[in-house]
Amino acid sequence: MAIGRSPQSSSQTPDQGAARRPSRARGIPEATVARLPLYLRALTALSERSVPTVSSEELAAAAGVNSAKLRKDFSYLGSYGTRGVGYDVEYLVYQISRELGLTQDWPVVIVGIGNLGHALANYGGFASRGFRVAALLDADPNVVGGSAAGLPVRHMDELESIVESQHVSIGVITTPPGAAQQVCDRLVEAGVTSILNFAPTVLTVPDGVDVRKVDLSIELQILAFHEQRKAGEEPDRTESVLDRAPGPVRAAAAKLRRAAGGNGKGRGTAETAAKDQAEQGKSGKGGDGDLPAVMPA
Amino acid sequence: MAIGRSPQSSSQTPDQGAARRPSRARGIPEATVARLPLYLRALTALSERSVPTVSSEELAAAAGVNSAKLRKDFSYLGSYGTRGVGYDVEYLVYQISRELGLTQDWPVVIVGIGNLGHALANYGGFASRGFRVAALLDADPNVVGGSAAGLPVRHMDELESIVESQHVSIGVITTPPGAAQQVCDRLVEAGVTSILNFAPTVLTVPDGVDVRKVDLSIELQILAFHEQRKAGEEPDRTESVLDRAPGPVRAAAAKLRRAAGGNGKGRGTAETAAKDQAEQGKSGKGGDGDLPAVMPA
DNA sequence: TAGATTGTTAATCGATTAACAATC
DNA sequence: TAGATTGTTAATCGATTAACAATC
Repeated sequence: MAIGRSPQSSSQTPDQGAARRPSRARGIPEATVARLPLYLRALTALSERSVPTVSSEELAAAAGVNSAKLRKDFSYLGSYGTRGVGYDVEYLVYQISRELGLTQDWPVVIVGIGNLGHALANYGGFASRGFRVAALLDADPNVVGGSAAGLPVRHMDELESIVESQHVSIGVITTPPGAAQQVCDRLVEAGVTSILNFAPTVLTVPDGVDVRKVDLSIELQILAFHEQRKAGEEPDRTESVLDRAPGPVRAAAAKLRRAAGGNGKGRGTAETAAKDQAEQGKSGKGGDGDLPAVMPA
Repeated sequence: MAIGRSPQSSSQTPDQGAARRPSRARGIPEATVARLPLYLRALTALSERSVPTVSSEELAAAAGVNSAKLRKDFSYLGSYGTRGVGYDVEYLVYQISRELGLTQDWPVVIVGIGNLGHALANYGGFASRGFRVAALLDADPNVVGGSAAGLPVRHMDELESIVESQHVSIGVITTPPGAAQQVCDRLVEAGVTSILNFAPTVLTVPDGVDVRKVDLSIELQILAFHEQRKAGEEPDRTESVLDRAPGPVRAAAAKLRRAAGGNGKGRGTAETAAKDQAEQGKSGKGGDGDLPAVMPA
């Protein structure tokens, strides 16, 4: 049975869709896995303040989620709480860390050492979570030989030997999009089985390789969508009857529009502070902060 | 009716959970909104190659999603295809751009100009999507006066005047976590209603303000979870009968473990290349690349 | 007309949530 | 014991997907 190639095993980012791989590994839902890091961060903060126990209500508030959801999430891990009392902070930190695989050492290579590669190399949240930067790699001779976060930037030629000798199983791609697939192929060939992709490209990988994607521009676009809704009902609405006309007519209309000037970009609407409290249903995301800075300010 | 404060209006990141705000704005599901940028990117790439039409099957492959899902997603926007033919690329680019609000200009401020702030300022994907960096702000006198991406770094003191005079409604926070809430408060007070948060903190905002969160460390943790599963059934399993013992006993056991050495960190398991093809269900995420590089390599 | 492909339906699946019995 | 809080159930909701009638 040949190793099939499939576009993207997993995914991430914005809301980033929802249910992916069943993650039957002991049956923990993917949505729960994605929240474990949030709980862990909140718990670590409590631990540092020497708080001994915490209730689901308190912890849920700190992590920005609903307490029923938190209890349900924890129930997949086991019965780690005490009725009438709550959860032992240290114990839960340990259990979640173990579940996430953070009680072991994960050497990571970062490929593409531009600003973002630098930012990631300096990101304190890595080391504190069991991740260790095994190497920084770049193809540009002007970058190779330099350093970031105290580590030397090495040439792409060393990729295979580093991955193999250091047993690297996680690779981070921060190259331009044109280089990403090629870098990905080399990482996979060398033995990497998990990839965090910052390049705006869909990566194709063999079965058994996980890809997660972070796309900065997508996040902003999703914000823009909601922002647009706040500022009145689409004030720059350019729609015309043509938009509902039969295909060929519409297509011609679209071409006319484009020929007439870009993609209809207009001023306006950033009438900021549209303070209408859109009664959008809330729902938490995010975690509580104990991690080192993303980067020095 | 006072403006209530609620933790995080929206969210993002890992898989980042799933259904959030109903986004009843014309009834487009949040999961669909999150995929529109992916389709847009794939379509833009086709447009640049002057491809006139595309079928749902082709476009879905390029965007890394299932074609039924894509057609369902498009059905929320309207009937923009032609049966037996497919979709007109230019027309669809226009419609999705309009739906996302990208046919207007969105001035953005970036607060916290470290490596990540620099990376974002240089991120080409912004300008090409209707986003314009109105200002770069930092609190550090050593950073203020410098420049990034050809723009001067200005002092935090100017935040309010810039937001107001330039009608900025979107703010990006790339500060250390300790400063994030304070920066967020000032942005909101000045009139910003959408925030993209890179600091590992849960931000509290009033109703009507959207927050999306990108957490680099969370992505890696989710990868580690799956990576751990690949390398055999939890090889460094430290669990003992104590883990199922009653609360107080377990708590004591946890403390013993911690006292005995960190959080149980162990070597091993990065037995890389665990080439078992875990038969995980696939599901696409990510988009096709036409965006400028995340950063220069 | 015949072939192709959309748009929609309906079934399925997974995630969220309130509520409450179990139990500390 | 009384109060508190977990862990689980069951209902609800939203997202995914295959299948196919509509229609170009």
